[in-house]
Amino acid sequence: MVKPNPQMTDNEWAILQVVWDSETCTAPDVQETLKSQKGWAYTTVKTMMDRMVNKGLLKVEKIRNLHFYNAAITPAQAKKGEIMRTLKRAFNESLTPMMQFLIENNEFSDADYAELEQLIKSRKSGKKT
Amino acid sequence: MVKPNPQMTDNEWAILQVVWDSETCTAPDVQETLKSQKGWAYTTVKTMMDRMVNKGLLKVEKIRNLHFYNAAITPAQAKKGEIMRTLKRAFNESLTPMMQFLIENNEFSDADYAELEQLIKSRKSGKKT
DNA sequence: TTGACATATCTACTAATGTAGAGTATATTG
DNA sequence: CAATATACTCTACATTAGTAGATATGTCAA
Repeated sequence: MVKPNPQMTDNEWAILQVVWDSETCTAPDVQETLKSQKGWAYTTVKTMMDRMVNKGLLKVEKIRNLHFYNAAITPAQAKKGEIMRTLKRAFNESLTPMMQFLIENNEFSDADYAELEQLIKSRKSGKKT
Repeated sequence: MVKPNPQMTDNEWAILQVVWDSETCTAPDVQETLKSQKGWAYTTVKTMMDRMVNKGLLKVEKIRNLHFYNAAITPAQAKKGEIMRTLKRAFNESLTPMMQFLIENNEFSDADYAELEQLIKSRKSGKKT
């Protein structure tokens, strides 16, 4: 499995994150939200958001002179895209090699393992096909 | 764990892959190797490789008029960097949420699970701390 | 030594991304 | 309505990545 690949930048991720959090928001909203974290000027945010509309990452709806933005992709799609890129680049497109790498390089802590085993145990339930 | 982050492009990955495969190679070598796959002109490859030297992805050594390149990062570092990016962007910087996402979205096939369980079982051996 | 060939240097142009000022339109409110 | 605040539009400049032609230079064989 694993498919999508909207290929985006760190900044686009930051903006999408805000938009997902407050579905339907304006550029000023986003700028305000990210002000302390990013310190971007309003026009910077607006420019990026408009470019993201072109790239199909956001959708915009104009009401009077206001522009309301919504995410055009779901968080799940975006996450999948990220994982997909990593798999494609570094792990021959499949999950097992990545898991192997993580385990062999001791990236999982004991706590991680505990949770992982838990997760594996409680799967199956939602299996389709 | 998980740390490095050499942030690179798909093309840089492609080149690194070749360099890893034949440690110490020249730009013409790389161009030749990727010819069918990428169809890049020699100068394109050379330009990219030189830029990669600046970015600290490759190292170069001049002998007479020849330039020999070597990877400046290991495959493991690069892989870690990829995973790190994904975690940082989409999973709050930690592995468990990513695992959860993968499991909940049925990204693992039954075969993957089998291997995964196998891998988990055979770990412990190399655990440190 | 002189080509022919291999390799490297320089320069350049496009697209995308990062960043934002200046100016304009619109809305709000005294 | 006039002032003020708000939001949007246009334009622009820097950097990086993608791509490569033209040119120079080093090397080796005849």
